[in-house]
Amino acid sequence: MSKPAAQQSAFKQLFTEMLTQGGDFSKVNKDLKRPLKTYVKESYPFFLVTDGYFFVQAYFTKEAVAEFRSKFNNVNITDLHDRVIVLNSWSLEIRKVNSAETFTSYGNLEIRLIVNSFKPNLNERLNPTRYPINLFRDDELKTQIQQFRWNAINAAAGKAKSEIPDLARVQTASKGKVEGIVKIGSSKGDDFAEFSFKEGTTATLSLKDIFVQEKGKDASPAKDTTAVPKVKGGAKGKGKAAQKSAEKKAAGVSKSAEKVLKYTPSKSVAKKETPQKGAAGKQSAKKSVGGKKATPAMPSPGGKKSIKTTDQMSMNQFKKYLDWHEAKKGGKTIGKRSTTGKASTASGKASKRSKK
Amino acid sequence: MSSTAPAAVAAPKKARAAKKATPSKDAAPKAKRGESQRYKYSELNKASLTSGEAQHIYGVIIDATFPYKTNQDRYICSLKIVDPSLYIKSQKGTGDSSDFATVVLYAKRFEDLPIITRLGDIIRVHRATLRLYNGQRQFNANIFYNSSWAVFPQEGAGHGGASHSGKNYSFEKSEDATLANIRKWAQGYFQQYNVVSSDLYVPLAKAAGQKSDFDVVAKVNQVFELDEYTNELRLRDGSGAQTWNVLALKLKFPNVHAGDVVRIRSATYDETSTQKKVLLLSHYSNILTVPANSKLAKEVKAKAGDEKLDKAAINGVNATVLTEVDKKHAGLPVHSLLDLFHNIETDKEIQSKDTFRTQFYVTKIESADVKEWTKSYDKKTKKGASFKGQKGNANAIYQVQFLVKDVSTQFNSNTYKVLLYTHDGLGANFFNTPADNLYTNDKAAKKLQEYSGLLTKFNSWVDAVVERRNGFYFIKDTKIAF
DNA sequence: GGGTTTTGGGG
Repeated sequence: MSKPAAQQSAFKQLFTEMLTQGGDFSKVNKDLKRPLKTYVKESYPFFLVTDGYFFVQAYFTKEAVAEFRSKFNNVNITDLHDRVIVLNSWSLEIRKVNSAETFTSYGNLEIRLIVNSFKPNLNERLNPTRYPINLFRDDELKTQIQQFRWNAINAAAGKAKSEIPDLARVQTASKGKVEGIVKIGSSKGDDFAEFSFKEGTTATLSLKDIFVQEKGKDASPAKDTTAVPKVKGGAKGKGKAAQKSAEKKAAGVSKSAEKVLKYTPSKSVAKKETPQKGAAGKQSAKKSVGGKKATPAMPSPGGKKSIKTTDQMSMNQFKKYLDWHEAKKGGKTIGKRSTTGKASTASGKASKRSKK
Repeated sequence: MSSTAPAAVAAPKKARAAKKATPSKDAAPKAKRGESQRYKYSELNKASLTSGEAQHIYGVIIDATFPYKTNQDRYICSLKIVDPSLYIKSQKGTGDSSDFATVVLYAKRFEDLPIITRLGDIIRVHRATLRLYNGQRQFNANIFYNSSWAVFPQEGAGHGGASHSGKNYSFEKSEDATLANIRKWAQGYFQQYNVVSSDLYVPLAKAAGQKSDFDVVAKVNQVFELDEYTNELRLRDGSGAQTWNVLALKLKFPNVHAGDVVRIRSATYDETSTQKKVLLLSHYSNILTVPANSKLAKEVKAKAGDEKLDKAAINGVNATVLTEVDKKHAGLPVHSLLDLFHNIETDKEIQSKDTFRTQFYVTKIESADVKEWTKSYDKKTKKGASFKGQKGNANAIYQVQFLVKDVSTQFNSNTYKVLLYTHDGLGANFFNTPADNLYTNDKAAKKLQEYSGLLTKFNSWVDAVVERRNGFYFIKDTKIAF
């Protein structure tokens, strides 16, 4: 009758299993925990990675950032948009959040992708995929989260004590009062909170802080998009433990299992040198060197608007500004940290994708 | 809630403080004093392709994107329009198909573009420039500069129901006839032609094979409230047995109703949905209602059919409504549990009513023992007695309590009592079997046991009419649909 | 222009 229908999206499969396993990452199938090769759809003010179908937010631990800084000193995390990164050590955890404020959540639950260790694949280009959409707006994932909530509510309701009003009672006038509100669970507030899963507590760096580290305090759109922390993500023992075990598991993996690629439709298996259509287009538009002077007409983004400060740029303009700025400087593939200012790369020639 | 003139075009959102409103430059062309007609409207197929002059047009809308953002300061709305001079093209072999002109409206703000909700509405554009684009006549209008638009509902007379860009809307006397004529033509056109020929959309049965986005024409069999922001539309077009799901934001598509035939401008097949069939929308996607009395709507409705409720399909994958409400309550407004149990404390409107339509799911049914769902009721003493150990079924009634919850109360820690007490006859047919001694009537007990199981499953929903009596809500005129 | 923003559940 019904076909197995394998899930093509690595994220959806992972997040779904996280839910069906009651929010316990240790119960998620080990085969799914290999390194993830992802495309960075956006790197600021939200760091969004995709698996070719969906985007989710990536949360970096300070260890992840520290390691990245030491190994890729010339690359800014917040400049990683449009690049490929490999998440070598990661885990998932569920957080109670306010979904009215966190768009990467649903039903006041967010499944976070915690990154403990990652690296950029600076010269890798992925083939075009469908336009990535928010996994938390997916019909089936929403349903899965509803089920997760339902399980908890159902359990609590089962334990709730309520009386069936007798037949005489319901025929007695009730001075305008409405009858029938039955509280379930023992939570203090009004919100239902009788969940059995253990909420994640892994501390991660806010992207804004990372941005400021890289660009300096007044670089411009230093927005703090950290999802209005209800409960500050304090580093707790449990979080560390989970983190460590995750690291251990991934430690021995040297063959860089390409989880995402496994799910890439055969026709569009990532080929290392094949430029992405869209990306190629963008590049050429930007690249078009007039061919006269050494540092000739590389049109500054923003065009006629003549932007002088970055203060009121839109994110889009800002991204272009950064790209253009880097290209003009030459060499640096991705923005260099403003603090550590040695723009090596002697050539000074108009940019090319630097080799890693 | 009245069903008078269908709101053809959603009223434009109130201008926000941010960007300056479009300069109102709809002051008519310098009309010579005494000249009665300042705008001359060109027929779509006769408008000049060479003059380069701005032209004014009227057209019947047969397709439109939702106004969408393309960059920091640009929004676009693209539409297809027809008129008596341009509506059909003969094709060898495949027969005739729709012909049309396209209109591309450019604006600085979302609010300056029209939101098209129905096929057949009329659009008027001032100061558009015509050119050939991909062999199509394309009218371009810079609303951010000096072009303007006005949209008139197909239903109705005069220009009273118009929505328009800018602040200097004008409507000349001579336009009464222009508008009336094109409306009349559209009326006949929609009744005699399909308007959107089959080359302009894809049958749902072929959706999975599409490589990129496509359009759909289908019947909305159900509008299910998935959450506070979202409706899940269930679509069928008769091309296959499947029912397709589309998530549609309530705010973006407030006028989609069950039974409607709609045209979806741009959807994609979702390869990642493995449990159910899903189509994805984009920010530029639009859902347009096809006039119910049109040839196309009638044909699609006839083909689509209804999906029958199948017990085996109550598996949690698709939210399923297990009940049906008596047709006499078709017009009864829906109220959430929040209204029924909380807002009623302060809302006079709700206080003044006692009968409501509402949807919920059941977290628990009491009594836990199905055999105790019925009692022998003594009218005099107003007491019910268990049938346990009793013979016969004297004065049997149902006395069942549902502890329920819904979308509006999904986050709180409450559950709400909704009663199925049939002592006064309310809800007597809910379970499709008369109240009886369930200690002796095994068949009925078994049936109720099955209902109990299905009602309390994840994603099982009850659509019911409830009446408030003495502060309690009682189910009535509702029954399980299988 | 048959399209891809952020307002990041109208855009």
